[in-house]
Amino acid sequence: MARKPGSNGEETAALVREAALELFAQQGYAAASMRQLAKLVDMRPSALYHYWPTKQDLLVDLLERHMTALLQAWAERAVELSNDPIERLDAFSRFHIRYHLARPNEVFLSYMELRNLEPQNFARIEAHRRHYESVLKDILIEGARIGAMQAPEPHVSAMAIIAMLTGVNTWYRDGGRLSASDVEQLYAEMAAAVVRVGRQNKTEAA
Amino acid sequence: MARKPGSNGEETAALVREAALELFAQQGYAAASMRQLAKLVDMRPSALYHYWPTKQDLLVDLLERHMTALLQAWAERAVELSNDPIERLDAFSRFHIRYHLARPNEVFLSYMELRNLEPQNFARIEAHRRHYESVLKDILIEGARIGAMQAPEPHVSAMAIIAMLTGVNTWYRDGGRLSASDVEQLYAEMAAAVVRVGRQNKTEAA
Amino acid sequence: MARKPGSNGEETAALVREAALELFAQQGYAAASMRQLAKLVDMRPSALYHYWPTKQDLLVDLLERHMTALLQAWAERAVELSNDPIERLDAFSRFHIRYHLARPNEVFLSYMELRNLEPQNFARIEAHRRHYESVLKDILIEGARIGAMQAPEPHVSAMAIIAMLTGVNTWYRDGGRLSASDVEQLYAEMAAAVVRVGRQNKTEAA
Amino acid sequence: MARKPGSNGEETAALVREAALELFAQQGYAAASMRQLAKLVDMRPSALYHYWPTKQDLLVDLLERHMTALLQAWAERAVELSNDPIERLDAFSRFHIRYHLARPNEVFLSYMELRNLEPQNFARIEAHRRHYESVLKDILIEGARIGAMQAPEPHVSAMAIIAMLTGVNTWYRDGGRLSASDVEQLYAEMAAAVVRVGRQNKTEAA
DNA sequence: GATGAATGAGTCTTCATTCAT
DNA sequence: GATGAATGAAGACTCATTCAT
Repeated sequence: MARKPGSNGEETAALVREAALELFAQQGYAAASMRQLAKLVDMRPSALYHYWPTKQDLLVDLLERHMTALLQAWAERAVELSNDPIERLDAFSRFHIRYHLARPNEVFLSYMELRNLEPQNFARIEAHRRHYESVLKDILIEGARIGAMQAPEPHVSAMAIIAMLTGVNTWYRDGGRLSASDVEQLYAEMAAAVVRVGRQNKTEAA
Repeated sequence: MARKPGSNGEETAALVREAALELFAQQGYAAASMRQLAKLVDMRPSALYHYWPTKQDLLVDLLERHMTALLQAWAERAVELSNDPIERLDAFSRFHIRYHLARPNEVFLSYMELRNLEPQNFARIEAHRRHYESVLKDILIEGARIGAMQAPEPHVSAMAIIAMLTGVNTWYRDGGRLSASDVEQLYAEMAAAVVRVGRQNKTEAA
Repeated sequence: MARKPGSNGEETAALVREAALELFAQQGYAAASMRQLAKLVDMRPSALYHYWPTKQDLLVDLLERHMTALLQAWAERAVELSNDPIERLDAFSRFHIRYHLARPNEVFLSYMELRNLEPQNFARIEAHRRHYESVLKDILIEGARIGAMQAPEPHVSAMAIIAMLTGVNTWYRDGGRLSASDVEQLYAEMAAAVVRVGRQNKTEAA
Repeated sequence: MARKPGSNGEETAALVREAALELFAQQGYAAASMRQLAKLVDMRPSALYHYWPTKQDLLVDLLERHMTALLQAWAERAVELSNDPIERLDAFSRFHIRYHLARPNEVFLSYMELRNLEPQNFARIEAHRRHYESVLKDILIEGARIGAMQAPEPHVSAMAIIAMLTGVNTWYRDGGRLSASDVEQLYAEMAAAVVRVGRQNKTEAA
């Protein structure tokens, strides 16, 4: 009982978050238990409740942080880009692949555990996701507007491209024949192809 | 106690399967309980165990049936087709979209609940899935061989296209602005575009 | 697991109710646990939930049964009585003392655990209690009307008499110097005295 | 960490006691938690342990203070009284009603939470209670001795009168039709009636 | 085929309490 | 005096499952 010497709240919370990401991604939020999680970080289950009042709050914390960081990371990347939608699409695809390959657990959770959120929590996370989708959609709209892309239904194209890109995590494993940057290149080309952007641009933008 | 008047094994099982698909899709396999399921079909939980020895067996039954039916349905469609990979890709895309839009629960389960399968069960379902993926992959390989498609990494392209097509279920809802066949058309075009097939073929194949 | 040979639902429930009365009366509803209760009746805690969906439902069951039985018992006694309020008051006092002394646990719960009831459950039990109080109040009103009793505030007198009578359970123990029927006699006289009924009637009515 | 500016031990303790009385009276000692209590006084739970080593000690503190104050208050009132048992009974009844109506929480706890006391603590509080009961009992014995009261079993009469008087708290609420002093008058008359003291004395003593 | 009674392991969560800071 | 971090035991309740009937 009582405080562990040298213990510090924020460090402990970060450790737990990391472990929870892994655990929830592997077993699913519903199937994972607070006991298992506590064991992973060598705490007692009750100690977890110092940091998050409920299991759901922990999940929300993970998802909220992921979505915020994702949007923030894109915002930082976006400022470096011109207004050319072809360049932006290429950058978006590569960014998405890279970000996803680096954070498979976060991504997995974000796509799989939405149904386990209570309505108000769902709404918050969903809003972030729509925001992210609109980034791509706006690129496609602009691309179509200036005649550089074919996207008769930009929303559909955006959803299709995002699904395609996100799918990389279902099969890619480090150490295989293809490197992460090979994969990035391939997906960036396919994404461009979906909206009928010719291939020459890819290599420059890489 | 004793048999319900008018009850029939296979009919009851089919009813339960339908309810289980819905329930597992909505709440997730881990979060759904046999009690909830029993209540949905107005039975007592213990009665379910006459049909499936465990909850997991029920899940496996659902997934196995879905995958078998999917492969069977494709097999039936495929015999009508020529060997032209462009025609086959178009047919595959349309088939996939149609099949998915008609069976959102089955599809959802097939992609979401694999991690909840015990290893041997996982292996069986996974084998079906790879078989299905290889259908598309073989089309792309042939398309590339005869120079009609660009798929430097056919496996990657196949995974990308399947992810893209399957993604339709995350956003499509009946009664929206786009009809199911509009969507089918759009996705078939995008799938072709991924491997740089020009657009003329689409309309004929529709 | 599974059914115990020869087990029967209603018998088991009755056993549990008995044990719960004892346990809740001794420790208080809030302080008593379902584990303790299960141990008392040699069941596993989960089995209790076959009979009552929650701990609160068990409490309500106990209180509801007690109040219903109390009112029923009085109704049966009342039919034997004349309309004379003096006779009725005497009968009521004796009935109350006897009933309370015979069921100390039920009575204790009924007076102590009302605050632990959720509002709707409280309302139901409270209605019974008011009904019972009104029995006495009506006697006093009639007694005052015909000039046989002094009860300027019949409600207050009724509450006072009931509190007085019910208090017997706080000190009476079997086997002491006074028998239950001594106590009944004493309390009946005191109750009569509260509304200034002279003593002569007591002995006859005993 | 460290002391809050302007904080003062005894003041804080008094605040906590007040909140604990309210909380324990409303929810019951067993059902109330140190966390709830801490929140009520805007402290952290651990801070409470500076004042009372355990939750039980806090309860004992409350009960002990109440009983001591009650006995002390009666002692102060008693010195003003003659030896006339009729006057003393009237004064006792009025004192009891007044004291109870003014401190419903304390009174409630004193009657309800005795069972939650550990044996030695129970013994201490119980001793006070018996002392208080003996005050009334002694009055009745004296009254019977000089022929001014009828109390064949003074202990029983004392218990009955105390139960009757204490019951006022179960129904009386400020702001109703009857004022506190109406109620005091009514109860003083009923208490006298229990031991067959005639009515004339009441008004003088008011 | 189906049910009601039961189990044992487990769920999330709260509890009173402790002690380094 | 007070806090934040932690504990271990226990809380009510649910789970998949079993088996006598």
